[in-house]
Amino acid sequence: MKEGPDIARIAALIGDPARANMLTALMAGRALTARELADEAGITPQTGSGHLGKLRDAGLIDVVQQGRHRYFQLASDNVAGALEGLMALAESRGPSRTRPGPRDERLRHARGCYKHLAGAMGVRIYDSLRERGLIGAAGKGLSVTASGADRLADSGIDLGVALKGHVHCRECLDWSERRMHLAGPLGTAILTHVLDSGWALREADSRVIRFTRTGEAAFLQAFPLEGDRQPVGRRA
Amino acid sequence: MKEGPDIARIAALIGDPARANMLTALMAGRALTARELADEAGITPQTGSGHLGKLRDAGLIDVVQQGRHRYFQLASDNVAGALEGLMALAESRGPSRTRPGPRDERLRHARGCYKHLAGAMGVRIYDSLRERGLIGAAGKGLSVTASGADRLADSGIDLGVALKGHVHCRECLDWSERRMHLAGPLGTAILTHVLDSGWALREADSRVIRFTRTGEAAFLQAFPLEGDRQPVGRRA
DNA sequence: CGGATGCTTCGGTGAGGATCGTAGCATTCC
DNA sequence: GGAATGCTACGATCCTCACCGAAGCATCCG
Repeated sequence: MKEGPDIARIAALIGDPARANMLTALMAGRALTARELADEAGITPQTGSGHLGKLRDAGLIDVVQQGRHRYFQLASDNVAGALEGLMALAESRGPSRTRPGPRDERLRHARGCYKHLAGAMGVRIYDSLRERGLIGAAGKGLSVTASGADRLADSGIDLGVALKGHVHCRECLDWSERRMHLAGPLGTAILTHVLDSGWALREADSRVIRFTRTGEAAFLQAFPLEGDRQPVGRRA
Repeated sequence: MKEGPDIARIAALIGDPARANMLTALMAGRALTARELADEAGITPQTGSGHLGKLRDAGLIDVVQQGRHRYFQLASDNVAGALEGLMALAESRGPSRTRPGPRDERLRHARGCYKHLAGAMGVRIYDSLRERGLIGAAGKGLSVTASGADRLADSGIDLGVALKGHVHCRECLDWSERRMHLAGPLGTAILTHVLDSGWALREADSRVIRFTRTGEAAFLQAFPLEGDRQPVGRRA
């Protein structure tokens, strides 16, 4: 009867409110210290330390010691994926405690999800690349196609690391869009490019990623969609 | 600090081993009685009833009263999606308690995920439809394209219900393939077609969906991929 | 070298919840 | 109608685990 992986252990770990708040905070993609995470969860550092230890033992988060600080971050895309899946479910059940406000709108538009981009803009990347055939199914997993590698490199995206492994891209369910967005090495590379180009920047203490006016225009042009009314980019 | 939906409540619900086993059993797509689910979880019917009540209150499962039996099933694709996300994570952490055996191999090949098909064959559907442009991004969500509706109808797939809503398809992270497979009304319609055509049948007490020899051939031809070596179907 | 900061370990307390036995209600079978 | 089956409600027990205070180690600063 016991088929499939041990889901209960992981879910129980995420099921504690304090730990859930910590993990949610880490979804922004930045590494945070033990104290910051404890504050985020509304508990004392002692209690927080215990929680972080359990999360680390389970392999959900990674630790980087730096001087007297210890920085924590999510361990992988899989963790982010599972959290987004739970968010999608929780969002659909009951209107939740937080009614949608202006802050919420911005979260839905663009936010960090571990190391890649999520929200409407994140989904757009995935759709655009897929629609234009720059990424496609290749054996087990999604990969950048030959023409895709050229086009992306032309756009100034550093594919060096992204093309190392066998699987260049992962998919990750987006809780606000209920659609897929791009994760994996390529997703990381693109978010890096977006930030480095000054198209957008991370907001402090939030998952919100704020696009500048010109940055958003450049982004929309770099990742065009068939459905775009105004012909910003040529179609594939 | 409290941004995003209440993830902890849901995760805590899934976090109990008994409830996790119940939900895992329901992932096969069939509706089960209270007793069957209690047996699956290894607890008494009384305890099981309590668990089922909580899952129902939270909106994770639906109940259908039929005579003196009460049949339970997953409430929506969102639930299946969240569970698969957790499975993908649990699978990647630690080799899990169950080492991959022959049964496991068959699970990875084709299995039920709520009302749609998962595993290698499930992913293939998604990739094939996407590659051939039969489904595509349309506003918020994935929709069947005009040509897609024709081609699918020609294949004998009943699109009646699937085309009712605004969003015809959903995506769902596949824990074994680490890729996306097709969920939503279209996913349901396709699995129905696969079973009705006799291409495959559900195994008892398992999520495994077993393809017949001829059924699998027909399936592969109905959902061709660019990467197919032997030209089973014409390419789009 | 003190003193301060960041984090962890240990012990004790308390609450939430999983479990089952008993009992009660609805449905089906004989 | 009476007995058996399927499920749920209630009450008591027990145990896990989150929580914090106190103490112990590391690191950085002056």
